[in-house]
Amino acid sequence: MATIYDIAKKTGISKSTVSRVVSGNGYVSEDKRQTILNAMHELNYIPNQMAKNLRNKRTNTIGFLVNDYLPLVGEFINVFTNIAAKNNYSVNVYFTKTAENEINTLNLLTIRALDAVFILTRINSWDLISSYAKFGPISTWQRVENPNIYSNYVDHYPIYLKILERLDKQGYTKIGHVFSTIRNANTRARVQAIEDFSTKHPNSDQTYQLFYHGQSNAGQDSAMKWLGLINRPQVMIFFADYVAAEFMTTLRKHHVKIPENCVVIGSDNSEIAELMNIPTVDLCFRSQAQNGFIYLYNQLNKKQLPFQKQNPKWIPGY
Amino acid sequence: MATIYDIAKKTGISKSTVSRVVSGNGYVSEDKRQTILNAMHELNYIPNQMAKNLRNKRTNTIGFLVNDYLPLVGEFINVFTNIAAKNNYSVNVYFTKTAENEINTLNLLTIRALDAVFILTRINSWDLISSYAKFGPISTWQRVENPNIYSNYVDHYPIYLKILERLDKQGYTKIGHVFSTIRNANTRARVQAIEDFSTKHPNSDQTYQLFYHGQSNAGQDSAMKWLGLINRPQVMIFFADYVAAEFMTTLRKHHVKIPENCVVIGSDNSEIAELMNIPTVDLCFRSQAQNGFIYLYNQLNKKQLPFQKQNPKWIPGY
DNA sequence: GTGAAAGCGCTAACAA
DNA sequence: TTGTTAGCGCTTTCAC
Repeated sequence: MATIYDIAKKTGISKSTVSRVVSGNGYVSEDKRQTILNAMHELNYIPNQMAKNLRNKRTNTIGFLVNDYLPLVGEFINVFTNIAAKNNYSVNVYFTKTAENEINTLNLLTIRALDAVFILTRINSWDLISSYAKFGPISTWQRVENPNIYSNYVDHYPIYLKILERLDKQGYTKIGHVFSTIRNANTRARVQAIEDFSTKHPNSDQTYQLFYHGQSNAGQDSAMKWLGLINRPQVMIFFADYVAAEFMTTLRKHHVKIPENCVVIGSDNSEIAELMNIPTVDLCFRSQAQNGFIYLYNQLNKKQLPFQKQNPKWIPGY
Repeated sequence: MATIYDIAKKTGISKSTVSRVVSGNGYVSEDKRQTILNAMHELNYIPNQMAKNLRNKRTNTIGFLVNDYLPLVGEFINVFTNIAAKNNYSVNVYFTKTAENEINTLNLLTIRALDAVFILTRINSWDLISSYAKFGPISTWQRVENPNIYSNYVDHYPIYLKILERLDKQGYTKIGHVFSTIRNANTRARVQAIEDFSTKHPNSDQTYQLFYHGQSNAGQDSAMKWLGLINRPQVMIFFADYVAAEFMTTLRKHHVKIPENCVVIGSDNSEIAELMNIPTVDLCFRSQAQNGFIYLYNQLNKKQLPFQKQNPKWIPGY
């Protein structure tokens, strides 16, 4: 493996000048540049990234933290790594199953193995996590109020209100809701939207509400519960497409017709909704992924990338 | 940021001894170890990974290459990064959309930014790719005959034959097949299985066969084709669960009952098959991901990890 | 415009 | 068991 030193020796030019042409910094006369370029070619020279990292004190690598796998995660990683690659960053993916694991991964910031970190889902408190921001920028798509963490969230309140208005116009009066944990700020926004809607529309029944922390089989569980009801909601709205998908499949197994007997609505506009033709709402996770990266990039570099606009919108299915 | 030098200065012990306790290599007397440990704690010392990398000529990072996103990719990354993390490796995910991009990513081996590479899907020829094996081990789950690339493939021939026998016993005589590209060795194995089955069972009709390269909407396309047939196959077998899922959803939109009017069978045993209750076959991608990592690990380290056993099996659905 | 030299933080061969 | 020493490959003052 040829080094900068080898090509300096071969050409009789100093290491520093060679470095200048390799890194593109500083002035080098045209003829020297050419001889160096030729030598680089001949010796098959490739700069050593580790040496650069040590010298430059940056790895051009961003950590992507998520604590568990869900179908949406893959799609998110796809968008995130793509914009990162375009801007010359690598992304390391970590599934941080435990709180301890999450901290170990955040520690990669302190040992300078990671320049920055994006958090899709987390276990530890935002307060604890934010204490790592002094070692490198941190961003997330979640709704967090913390001065040290950039949060590119989409407010679920207005969009949820719109869904309810829309269903009301279509004549649906009994709606069921399946939420993620109330610890989540957007769950609270949704609950607030329902409350406000209900005061305006006292005839509408929005009281059937389910909450799930561990999301492993929320869809199946809520389906079994729905089947057990005497007075079943006509519409069920879910906090995620894949939960809606599981719900739908379980009902179908029990010969319930979708959407005739129960309208199923997801959230995310993910691949599964498309694959199963589930009406859903685009909460812009794709641009959230991009903006999450853009913030980190802007913190790390002088050059500033512009943020993406986000317009949540309804996606009809069936 | 404290360095090894700072703690040497503080304790009056040499850098090398400090290094010994930090890295855990070599003998250090118990009392010195304690004073060093204390100083490390006081100064909040954290070893610099970049310096280690440069010194050790390894990054403990593995590249995960895939040229496009599919639902299975996320699940695969999940398994792969988990076993990697357990063994102290990070994984960088790259979506290499173009041939050029793929080569640029393989070049990360040459600049020592990556210790090894796993290839899920690829664009360039295996011959070209294998030329990078001299810079670091390469493994894949695909079926490749190349001395420089470890291939942890599962032979689709016997399992496909079994599916056909099973369907035959159940009385199905007209089967349709949707394949990936014939460039894929396992597609050829499947075709061979059909051929051999057909000679044994001349009454069975296996002639309806579709091939797709770009897999973007193979499911929808094959569904439209199926709907247009006069003499429709009773069973359709797909090369991937998500293609089966798309096929199924499209037929349902056209009021075809599944499985009454058409039995749909996937391959992979992925999340989507579970979510939609599609009968499928477990081709062990999870252990393939693990074995793919294990090979790379074993090449990179003296310590050898044992490979996982693989038993493809039928997963009933509906 | 160019080169000498120092050093990023760590490890390991060698000597003591 | 410990310390000295020589780098890993690159970048960047600083002096010429």
